[in-house]
Amino acid sequence: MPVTAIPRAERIRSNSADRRNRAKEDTKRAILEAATTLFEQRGYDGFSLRQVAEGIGYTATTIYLYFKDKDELLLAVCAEGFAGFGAVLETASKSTTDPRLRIAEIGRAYINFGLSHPVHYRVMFMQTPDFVLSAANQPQNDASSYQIFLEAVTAAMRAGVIPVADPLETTNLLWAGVHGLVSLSLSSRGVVPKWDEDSVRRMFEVQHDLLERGWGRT
Amino acid sequence: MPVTAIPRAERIRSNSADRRNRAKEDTKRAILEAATTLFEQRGYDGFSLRQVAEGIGYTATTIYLYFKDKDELLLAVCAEGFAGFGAVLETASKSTTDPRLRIAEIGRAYINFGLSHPVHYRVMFMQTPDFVLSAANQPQNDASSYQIFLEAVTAAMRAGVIPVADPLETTNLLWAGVHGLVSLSLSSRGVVPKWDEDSVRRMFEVQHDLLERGWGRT
DNA sequence: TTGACAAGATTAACGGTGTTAAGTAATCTA
DNA sequence: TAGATTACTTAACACCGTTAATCTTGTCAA
Repeated sequence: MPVTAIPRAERIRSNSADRRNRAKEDTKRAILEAATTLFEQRGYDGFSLRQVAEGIGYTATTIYLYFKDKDELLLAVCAEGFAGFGAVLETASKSTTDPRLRIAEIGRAYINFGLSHPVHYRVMFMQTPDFVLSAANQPQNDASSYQIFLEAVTAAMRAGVIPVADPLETTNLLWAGVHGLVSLSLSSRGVVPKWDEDSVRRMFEVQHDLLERGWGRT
Repeated sequence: MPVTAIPRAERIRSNSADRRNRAKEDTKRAILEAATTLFEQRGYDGFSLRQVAEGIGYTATTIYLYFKDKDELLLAVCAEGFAGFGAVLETASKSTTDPRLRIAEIGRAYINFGLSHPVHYRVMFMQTPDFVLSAANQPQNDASSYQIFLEAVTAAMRAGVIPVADPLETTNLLWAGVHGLVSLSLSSRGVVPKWDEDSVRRMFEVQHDLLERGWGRT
């Protein structure tokens, strides 16, 4: 009885199991990509399971083998877009060690992301409450981006460049500032004047400058 | 031939025409009220023509005799809510002659309206771009509330209490400030800390104070 | 090699949506 | 009283998300 006797059968079985798992992940991947494409093109409303499925030659019901329901699929799509969001904010946060400058950089990064990913941004922060909630409850998603904001604020407080106050409320205030600009721009662009990208960026600089002046100059 | 000869037939016809017109406006009114009720209770998503119709003993298709489509009905519902919005802002605007104080009062009124009419606010400023657009194109609706904002800003500039700049951009900036607070509160209340009503009001005061300090003290 | 089994995908169906077209019944006009 | 107009309904279409039952196919043990 050779030493390879036992592994033989096991290896075969394990290989085939692997192959099947890989195949399964592949189609899941395919669904996710088709969903992302459709979502980015047609937006939240024109996004249907039947169309996602048709885009990759499946039936709508097949999706239920890989995702619990429509929301979970949409959430997976957003999670991808959100990974990018967190990364962008973190990069901005690490781009400088100056606490004051860091806040400005995070704000600029936030604005940039929102303006260049309007569809994702809409669903994340504007559509239904459930999505912010679900996203926040998933690790490494929005929670982390809020965390980046929060850490920058507390660091700035420690450094004495912004007044000491409730860090959560100060973070929310900053968040509201950039979110107001981005979301109104997405809603009003083209129908209310001065909501184009350039204006928004300009307004952010003004807003940030006002805040810094309000906090007190060096 | 009495002098009333001619009016006789005309009066009957005119009366019956009047009655019909009145009846027609009544049912339109009824539809609108049923729609408003349903909309406020079930929100944007749980709002269907069939349910609106059933609520007043009609068929869904009847609604099409009074409104072009679902959007137009929803817009009419919002227009009602918006009349209140404009009125509230105008009252706030007229509550003082001090340009500086006026801006603060308008901001507070804005926050109050948003927090106490979450469903309307959502559709107006957060849901689909088309609604802000359509609403803005209707007279006496949102256009006027933006106008109130704008006039307060220009007045403040003339009075020298805020720096002279592009009035539209300055208005947008103020708008973004309050909208950021309101919309994030509506989206995040209960899932992210410090977004309850009291916190929002407190944050607005801080925000406004920061802006005033940034603009420069008297 | 064959037969059982399990997994992936499909078809059929349910109840819901907005919307259009055709039909009905009552009311007004002549 | 005959005809037109008006208010409304019924029937239908094309979607939607979702579930249950069915088919197909590849894998595994005997």
